[in-house]
Amino acid sequence: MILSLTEENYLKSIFHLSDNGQTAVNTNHIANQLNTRASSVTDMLKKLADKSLINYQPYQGVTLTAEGRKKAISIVRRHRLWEVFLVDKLHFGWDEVHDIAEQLEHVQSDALTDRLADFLGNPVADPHGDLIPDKNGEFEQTKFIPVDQMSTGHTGIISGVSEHSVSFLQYLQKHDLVLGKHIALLETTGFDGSVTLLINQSKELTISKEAAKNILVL
Amino acid sequence: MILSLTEENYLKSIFHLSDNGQTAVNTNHIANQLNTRASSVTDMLKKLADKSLINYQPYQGVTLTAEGRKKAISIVRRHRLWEVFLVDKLHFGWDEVHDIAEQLEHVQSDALTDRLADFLGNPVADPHGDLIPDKNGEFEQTKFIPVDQMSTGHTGIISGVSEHSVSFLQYLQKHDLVLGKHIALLETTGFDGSVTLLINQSKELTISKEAAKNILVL
DNA sequence: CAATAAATTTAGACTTGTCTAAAAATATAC
DNA sequence: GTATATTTTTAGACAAGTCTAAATTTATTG
Ligand SMILES: [Mn+2]
Ligand SMILES: [Mn+2]
Ligand SMILES: [Mn+2]
Ligand SMILES: [Mn+2]
Repeated sequence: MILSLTEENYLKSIFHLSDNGQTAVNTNHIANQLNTRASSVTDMLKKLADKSLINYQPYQGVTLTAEGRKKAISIVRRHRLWEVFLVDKLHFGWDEVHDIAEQLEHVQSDALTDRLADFLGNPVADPHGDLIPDKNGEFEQTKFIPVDQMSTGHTGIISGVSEHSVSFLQYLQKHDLVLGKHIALLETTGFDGSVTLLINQSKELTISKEAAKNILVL
Repeated sequence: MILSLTEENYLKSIFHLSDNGQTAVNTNHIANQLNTRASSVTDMLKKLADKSLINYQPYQGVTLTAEGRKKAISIVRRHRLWEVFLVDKLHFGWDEVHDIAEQLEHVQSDALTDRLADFLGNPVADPHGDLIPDKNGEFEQTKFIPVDQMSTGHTGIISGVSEHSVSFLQYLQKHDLVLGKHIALLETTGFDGSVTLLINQSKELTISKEAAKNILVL
């Protein structure tokens, strides 16, 4: 079944808001994420339910069906593959690629997606450390730890971010907190939760708890 | 001004049907090309005229304005660059790329287009020999000759096709009549206009006048 | 558990792009 | 040059997706 661009965006939104399809998602959350109104969401939920892509009981929120989840994952796969392309091949910055990938993700061609993945070397993560599902929709199993949950003295490799705003990405870039960097947690301030890091065994930097929470290490 | 996917397709259609924007285009021609109805076309022509993208006088056909032509050319540029990407980088066949490029051409980002062009080495022609306008909308000046207009004994390099159907492209592929091949015209049959070619100084092949008309040499 | 608050759905309208059928304009033919 | 055929436009309707405002359901709270 072929989906409209709008239907694809709703499915992707539900997928992300439900933490990969586990929990039920509210109408208002979807409206908020898609910058639309609750009434518009209700209308679309009915359509998606008619197509058996979501489980929808009025007033009870929605979950994805197996079919809906499959569709959502394939959109996520396309989005992240294109982000890799934009950064690795076209040399865009990691803060510049999301909006373009939002458009590219809607190009519907399995042959294109698969060849693109091959061309990029079948990457398992995008430029922000987000995992790229494989052709069968499977994510590699990993356990990222947010920096604010690291213990003093422990070390890790920056492997992802859980906040994707342009301003946050530019902030990280400026302080050299990019994917692949080695960090050691020197100290956590009890007062405000800010943490002091040693980056690549050389540079010290103190960041807020808020920032630490959104940097993921392995 | 940002255009909808549909508006982009109408502009592109008018551009192609008017031989790059020179002559006036009829309502019915557009309807035919876009697989829609004349009445739908009339509606859209009014909208495009309101936006100063076309010159439209009821019953008199349309031409592109300078602005409309600029938009159309930028869509053509994106289409052909993506076709190069699909063939050169993702190894699709020249008969497989058009439909995917029809989708990719609508991704709107000048930065993307320019970086893609750089990545591909700023090609001047797509996999079918169609010229790719540069960033400023200029086409390289060339004078293709259709094979049916070559004189006996003359030679040329296959540089383009003027018919893009999948079946014709596959026919050419099968007989090794692809871009870059050297051909010599051995003989033209007066009877039906079919021509006998020598391909790459080695293989002889007779093709119909219809086929010859759609193969372009330099 | 009754009263209020919050979330969700319904009702009705609007935009974009499309269609069929009918009317109007233009082109062609005798 | 009038009749006929073709092309184009108008009129009215429809589907997708959205919105505001009102009604309804669920949640909270004293
Ligand atoms: Mn993204
Ligand atoms: Mn990403
Ligand atoms: Mn093409
Ligand atoms: Mn082409």
